[in-house]
Amino acid sequence: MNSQDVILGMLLKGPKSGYDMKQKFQSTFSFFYDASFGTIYPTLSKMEALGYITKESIIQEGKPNKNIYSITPSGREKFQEYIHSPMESEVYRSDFLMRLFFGEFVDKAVIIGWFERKIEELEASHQSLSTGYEQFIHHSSPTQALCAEFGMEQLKMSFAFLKKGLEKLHNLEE
Amino acid sequence: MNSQDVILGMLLKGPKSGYDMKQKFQSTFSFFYDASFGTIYPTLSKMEALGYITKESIIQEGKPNKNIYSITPSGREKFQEYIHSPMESEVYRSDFLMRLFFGEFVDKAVIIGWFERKIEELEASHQSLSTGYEQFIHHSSPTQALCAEFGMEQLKMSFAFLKKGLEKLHNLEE
DNA sequence: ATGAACATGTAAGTGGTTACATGATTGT
DNA sequence: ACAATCATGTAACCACTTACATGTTCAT
Repeated sequence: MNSQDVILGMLLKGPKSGYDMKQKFQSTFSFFYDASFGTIYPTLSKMEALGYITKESIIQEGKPNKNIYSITPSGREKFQEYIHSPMESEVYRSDFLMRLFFGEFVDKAVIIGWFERKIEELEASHQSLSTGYEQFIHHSSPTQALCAEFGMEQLKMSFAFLKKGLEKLHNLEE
Repeated sequence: MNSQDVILGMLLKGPKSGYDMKQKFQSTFSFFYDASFGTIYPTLSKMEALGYITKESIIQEGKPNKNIYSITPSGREKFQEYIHSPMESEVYRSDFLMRLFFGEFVDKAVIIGWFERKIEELEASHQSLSTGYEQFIHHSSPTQALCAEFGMEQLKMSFAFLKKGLEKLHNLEE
């Protein structure tokens, strides 16, 4: 799975611009994928050259032309190739857990600070996710709903862990 | 956080070879970090050149010399610099969730196959993790125990989700 | 006047992966 | 006979990030 595959998948539901895609990456896909403009635009050019997508430029005043991309039959084929290829394993890289692992080499107060900031972070993403969550669940495909449910459960689990962990830390050597 | 920082952290507990480190990466760190030999060995050479670590070659017969690395005061400083720098956000990239998101474009049987394989995968990693889990919890620092507990809870949550999701899929349009 | 949203793109750099090369020893 | 474990290292490649460049409109 790379950005090409994801872009192909997005375009199955209709034409989109690079800017539109970035927004999808930051909202819907945010908790299991991400891509920057520095990836999106060059990938789009490459995919057009390969014939997986076609570009339609929409002239705009005051803004750069908007490039709307559509998937071609060859692109659909490419997507089916991806989706039926062997599944890749998950990648999870956590600076928080790494620091926690090395926690014995820093002051307790520093660790508590990490927990507090993580809790704030999760509270913020919970806020932005729960807004529109119910609607999303009901207006999306069954598998997309499943995806969202996983995200929610992950969030809840992490939250519970952090709260419990913070308490344990406070209770240490008192 | 990059491989350098993690290697520095590992060496705080005592000297290690590149091969030793790879094993740590695959066991202890596996669920929140990983690095291949192609990363480890060049990184080690670079770190030696920078003065963060020192090498001691142990001559062996029939095998290549074993290079045991130790951390220097400059390396300890570098580690403290990392551990007190702003925390990086988590990276989670899931091919499984991405495919699930695009589930409407494949046969239901294919999706069920993905779930079944994921369940098998998690069962295998649960087996290998739970062996020695209790000992690890009791023989490690409080923060390392917390790390392991997080891994376990994540595993349990994922497992429950997959089981429930598989049932939901079977019950679809019957 | 300041920043966010809209909109695309490039260049330099980073941080990795995969595959290959070497080769003895031990277990099945 | 075959695979796994021990043990290190390199070369080619890849995907991606960050920072920069450009420029308007709208809201505060």
